[in-house]
Amino acid sequence: MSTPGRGLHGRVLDSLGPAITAGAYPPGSVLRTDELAQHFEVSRSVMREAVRVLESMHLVESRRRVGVTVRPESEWNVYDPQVIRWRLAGADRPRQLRSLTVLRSAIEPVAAGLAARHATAEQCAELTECALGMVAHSRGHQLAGYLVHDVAFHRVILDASGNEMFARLGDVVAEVLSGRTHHDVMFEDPDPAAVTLHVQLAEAVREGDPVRAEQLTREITVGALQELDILAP
Amino acid sequence: MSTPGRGLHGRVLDSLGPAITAGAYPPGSVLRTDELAQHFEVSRSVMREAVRVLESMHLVESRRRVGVTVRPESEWNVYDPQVIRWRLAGADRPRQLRSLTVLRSAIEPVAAGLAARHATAEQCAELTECALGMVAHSRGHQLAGYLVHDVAFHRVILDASGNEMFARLGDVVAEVLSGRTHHDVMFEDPDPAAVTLHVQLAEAVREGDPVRAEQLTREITVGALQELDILAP
DNA sequence: GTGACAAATAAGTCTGACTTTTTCTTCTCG
DNA sequence: CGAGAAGAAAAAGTCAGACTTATTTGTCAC
Repeated sequence: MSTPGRGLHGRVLDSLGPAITAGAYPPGSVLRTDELAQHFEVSRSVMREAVRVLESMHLVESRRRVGVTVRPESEWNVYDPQVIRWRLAGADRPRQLRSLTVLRSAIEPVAAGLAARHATAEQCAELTECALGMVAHSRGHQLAGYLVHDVAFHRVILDASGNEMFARLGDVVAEVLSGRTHHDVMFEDPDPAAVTLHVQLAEAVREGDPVRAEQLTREITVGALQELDILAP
Repeated sequence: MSTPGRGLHGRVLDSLGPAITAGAYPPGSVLRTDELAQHFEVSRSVMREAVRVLESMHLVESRRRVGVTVRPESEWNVYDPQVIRWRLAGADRPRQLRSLTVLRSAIEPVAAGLAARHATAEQCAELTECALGMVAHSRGHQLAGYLVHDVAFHRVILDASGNEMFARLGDVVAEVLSGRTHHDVMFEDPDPAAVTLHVQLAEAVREGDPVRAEQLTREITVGALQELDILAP
């Protein structure tokens, strides 16, 4: 799914990135490039490349005579897929999953509305196929197969919205859905109501009914929020 | 606002990044690190660091024996603030502004609803102050002053939502709002109706009325969409 | 205390040599 | 003539060392 350890600098990142995002170095901590290079047993050039990447993610800031200082969490590029992965792999994974699910609940209904307007015939067909796949795997502990179709379904919706910002959230949604299946909630078969909603959503998009598509997606995302106990009292 | 040219590699990025995002090198184009280094008159080490950053943004991919190949637009990290700036500075700025405004229209209503639940007293005060500032600068060609308060207003809403993914979109919103003021639409005083909506929204948040806050924000964002002729027929 | 000057420090830069991976070419053998 | 193996070539990757530069800190005179 991701791209682990492309080259030496990549391996350094795979180690240092998660450490920083996990809070191993509190904000304001100062690292020295040379020490890091020694610690990871790589040359300074490799270490510098890694630091540059962390810097471009706003995880650290490199200043002369000072060193490489860790930035506060509030400045991180939390939309960077790599940062998202690192954080999801860390200790406060549940908090990440909540943030991202709230994000989904804002984006997906609007995306579905747009999809109902702009989806091509081919995309409608894919959508129906995914929904059927979900139905087919909705009973009898076929969670893996269900997940595949669920992820594909939401990807198609986001793509069909015609908005590239929405489309690029496909990976995030995939991460959230698969995270939910593998680690957290969902030990048994998926909620039949959710399955039905997906089938109906495919219908609404196919029929070009934006209002219904948006409403159905809201119901789907409300379900996702409830699973994580994110709820209005 | 941004961080221009931090070091030599930064200056290379400021030149190469916009070129790539502007489509100067079509997807699949192959660049050579050495040639780039020569062209920009920097050492290979500096050039390599720049390439690493572009790689982390998924703008290019570096492979042995092949070179640095430009990735298709669909793979770029379009949420990276730097990439957003580069693209907004380019030729298809209008298209970017539309994408981002649609994104706003999805995010901000939900954020406002959450803000109505979670805003602190201090945030409520800030919000009211911003709204008053908008009113004060709403007539007599005081667009600059209006913009400052408008941006601050939306930042507070996003922050007060308590969701970090929303909060981190503050810069994007600022970019969109200031772009609209400086370059595109808005040559005269802002729409009085929009000003009123902001005042009412501050009220709704202060009174802890999520439904009204969300609805008012939808009306605000509908206005923003209409300005850019993004409309459902 | 304030301002200027000097020293220390760590990032930044450059260069050159070497390694490794991947691709292309070519040669051989069935 | 085609397939597969051996070899060559190309470009990124890695490393080590010397040097530069900006920034901070400390010191000294005023």
